[in-house]
Amino acid sequence: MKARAVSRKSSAKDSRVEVPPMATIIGYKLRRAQLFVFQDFLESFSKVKLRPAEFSVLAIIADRPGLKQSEIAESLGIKRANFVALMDSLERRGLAERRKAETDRRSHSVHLTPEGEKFVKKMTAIWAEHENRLIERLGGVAERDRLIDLLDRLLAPGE
Amino acid sequence: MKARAVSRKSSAKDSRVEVPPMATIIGYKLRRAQLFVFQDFLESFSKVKLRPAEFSVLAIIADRPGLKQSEIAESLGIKRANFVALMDSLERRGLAERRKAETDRRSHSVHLTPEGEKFVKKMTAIWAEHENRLIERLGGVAERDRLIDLLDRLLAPGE
DNA sequence: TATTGTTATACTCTATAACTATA
DNA sequence: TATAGTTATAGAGTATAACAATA
Repeated sequence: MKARAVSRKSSAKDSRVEVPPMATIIGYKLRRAQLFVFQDFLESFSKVKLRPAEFSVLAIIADRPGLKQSEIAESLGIKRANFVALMDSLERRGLAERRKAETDRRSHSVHLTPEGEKFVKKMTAIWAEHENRLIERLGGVAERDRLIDLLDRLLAPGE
Repeated sequence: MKARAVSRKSSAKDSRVEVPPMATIIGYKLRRAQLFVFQDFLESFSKVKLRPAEFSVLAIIADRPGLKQSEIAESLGIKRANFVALMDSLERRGLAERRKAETDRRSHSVHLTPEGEKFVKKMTAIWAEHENRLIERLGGVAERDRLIDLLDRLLAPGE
């Protein structure tokens, strides 16, 4: 693709320096949208005191119990050093637990506690309300799918 | 709209707790995409040592010279207290300057220096390369426009 | 020798309260 | 009394280096 995707037409109105309008800058709009969505998430989950990172960890554990700490951290793009405090917090709240892996006793496999399973059900219900609110703003599930598809194009080839 | 946008069909494969797949969660995908884009931005601008927030401030000043500090901060979603260090840095580098406003001497109107104008031209060229790289990933300008439109729907009604 | 989890640490971003100078 | 800019500070989030236990 050789065509100039970003044009620099002059408005010919004054002597100002030509700059891209913030409203059309991908990174800027992405950041603003992400902050908005996280804000809605935080308000939705304030009653159960759950942050986005904690939500994602619980969701992974629920879906694939037994994964090692470092596997969960890497799949979420979290440094394993920073994962420790996150995991400590979930364990202190009695939602998840570390178990020494039998095959490789250096590593910890991570599981939900029974209380954690109950919590995940409640959490999933709260999330559904939050997500449906976003889907409504987008104009429906089809638009949500289009958005996810476009974001995946940015992220591809690697997750 | 009353239809359930987020379904909870069971996979009927095992006894795991039902959770949303991370790959389809709007907030999660938004965050990953934003981090990726900022990463590309930081690499593109590493040679001129410019961060996304600094870029956005310079772009605003270039487009609308004379705005007050607090007006710029608010339009970018930055707290005015946090804007001070940002502005200090641009001023120390000789790219922008504060001028005591004549009408209201509490406020500072912000302008580019001559060197700042030269810098903005260079910065805009680097940005265009970066942005074109993203547009190519998305599949063209039309896809970029669709993405911006969807992100605006999330952000609407307020910016 | 390499890897997993861990600690310690530093740097950026963000949020709040309180000060100053002007209005 | 209220507002613009400022300072100080505290909390997240994130990045790196180094250590102990285990492989």
